[in-house]
Amino acid sequence: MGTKEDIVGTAIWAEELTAEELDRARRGTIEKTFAKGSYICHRGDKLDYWTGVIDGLAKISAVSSDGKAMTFAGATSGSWFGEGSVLKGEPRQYDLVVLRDTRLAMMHRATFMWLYDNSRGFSRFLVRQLNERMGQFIATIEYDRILSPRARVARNVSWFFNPVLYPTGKDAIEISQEELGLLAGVSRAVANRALQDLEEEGLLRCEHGRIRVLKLERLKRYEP
DNA sequence: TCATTAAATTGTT
DNA sequence: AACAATTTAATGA
Repeated sequence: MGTKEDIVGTAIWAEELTAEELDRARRGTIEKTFAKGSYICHRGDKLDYWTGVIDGLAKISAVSSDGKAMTFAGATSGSWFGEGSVLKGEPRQYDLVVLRDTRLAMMHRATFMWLYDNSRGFSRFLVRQLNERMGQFIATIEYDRILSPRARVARNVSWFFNPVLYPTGKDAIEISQEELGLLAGVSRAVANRALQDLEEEGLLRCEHGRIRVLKLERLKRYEP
């Protein structure tokens, strides 16, 4: 690690912080790498870090009482999550799994709380992010009732284009069909077929290792 | 810069 | 899960 990249300084929430706050954030944030398929934490663990994806792909999921696996969200480079559990200081309610080799930035809870208490810019960001997540989750409540694999794939794709949660501003996401299948809870073959159907409908375009979105609104509301 | 090779991704069964 | 086809990335002439 020769040149240290400024992980914290380039984070979305860093824009609104003062120099002093930024410095504090840097000192309280570590970097960690997770191998493909490994767990960042299990449901019930106490993970005292606020977590951001530097590079890679993670999924936030849980297993319902009847044993059905549910994915709540995917997290790509630049997205931060876990503020709910950290704020409350309570155990995680979800499993966190990385779908490919992933580098994470992890901010200590003490640092997170300090910023929350002392930085106007930081708490403003938190409110915005929590609000956005709330909206997304409400739209997701009916997710497990959606039977059509195509709809599951469509909505999983659309989630990556929330401008607040994923501020990349791009109209394409770099993700393989296999990884998307893991997110949507379908096999790669099914994901492949679903994507072809969605492309046929003109909602997106499949490229190599990436998916370009054409009709985001329709993907968000796709029904079986 | 171009050609060759390896690795990853996709499409199909 | 296995297979072939295709694209990308990496390598070196």
